[in-house]
Amino acid sequence: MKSSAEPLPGRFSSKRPTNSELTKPILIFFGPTAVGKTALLSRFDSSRFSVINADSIQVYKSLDIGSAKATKEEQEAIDHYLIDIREPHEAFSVGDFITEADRAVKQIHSEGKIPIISGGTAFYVKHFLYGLSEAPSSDERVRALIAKQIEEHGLAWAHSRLHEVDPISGARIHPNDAYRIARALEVFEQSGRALSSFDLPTTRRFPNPVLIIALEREHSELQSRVSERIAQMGELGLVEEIRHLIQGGAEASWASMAGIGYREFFELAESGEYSLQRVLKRIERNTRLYTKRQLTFFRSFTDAEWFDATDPEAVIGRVEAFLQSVASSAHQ
RNA sequence: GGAGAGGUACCCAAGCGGCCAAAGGGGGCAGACUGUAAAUCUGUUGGUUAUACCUUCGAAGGUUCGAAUCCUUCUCUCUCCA
Repeated sequence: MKSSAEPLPGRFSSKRPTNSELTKPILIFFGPTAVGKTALLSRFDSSRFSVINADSIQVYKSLDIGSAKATKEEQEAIDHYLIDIREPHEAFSVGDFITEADRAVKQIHSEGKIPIISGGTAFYVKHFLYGLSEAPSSDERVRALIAKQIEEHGLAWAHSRLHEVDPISGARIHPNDAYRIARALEVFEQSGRALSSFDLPTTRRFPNPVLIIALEREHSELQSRVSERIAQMGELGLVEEIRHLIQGGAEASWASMAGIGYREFFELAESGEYSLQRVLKRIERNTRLYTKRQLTFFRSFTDAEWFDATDPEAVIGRVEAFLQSVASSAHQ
């Protein structure tokens, strides 16, 4: 667990940008599940580019099939960072992502290559770009305490308490949103300050030129690709994978086990309705709903450029043009 | 062939004379997103010239001031017995 005293990750933007930072571009590829990111990445030359995974589940070891991780071969074709960097029982947060991604970006740039941050976790991408507020990071102990209080007194009580200590968050956070109510109370508990008193940064944390490519695909086509992918998971041995994880002590409460493709096993086992067919069906549904949320979140990224995933040439062309302009403006 | 249960909006399902364009859930669509985000949460969901009107609860007819709700016939589905 990180303590709140630790310096904030990636706060190196207050200095004036150096010329070298301005010539070190960062690419971001965002796309919903199954849009075709992996296929697109295979078109990029490993001598010039490396990939940084921006997917909250693929950071975990042993979660390969359910998270639709790039295969061994795909990972060998081009360097991948931030894959398999945590054990399944460990926590991983946006803050961790920023720290790790910063390190990877630095490493890739030092090799004279260009980092491609690629993934579907919009929350990570957003905070990689803009950074986090200075609110304290989560503390397991405090979180458990708040959870216990909510269990005892009810959610309505928690929300009205939030209203007292932080009226702005109280108004902003819906009374049913247990997750956010808990976090806001947790911040108050730890810092004595309202969550809403911590400003969210609105400018980029770094001066490097960034190209944000958002990938989409015709709706029905994306849906059928999702179906296909889930069916494949069954064939590839998703059941074996989850069995190993459970034998290794995996519990539903682990962050990694909240991932689609894993949580469904726990849910259905608990309700006594388990069958592989049911699990796969539910995974498929949850994935579909997830792609919807991903797209919605990413639509709020006003500086993203949208491309159809069926046209990799267009993306490649745009990337080359972007790199060209970075290189030429550096010479001025 | 006999007995019974039932057909409700995209799906499941409640309603069983007026407060019903019809609960609830799912899905669809739209949205939010301040350190677990593949998480969590919200709105909306018959049509329109929209505080009103039109069409809708298997079909047709009937009773009633008034029907998804009662009656008759038809039709389809399911279960059990032959």
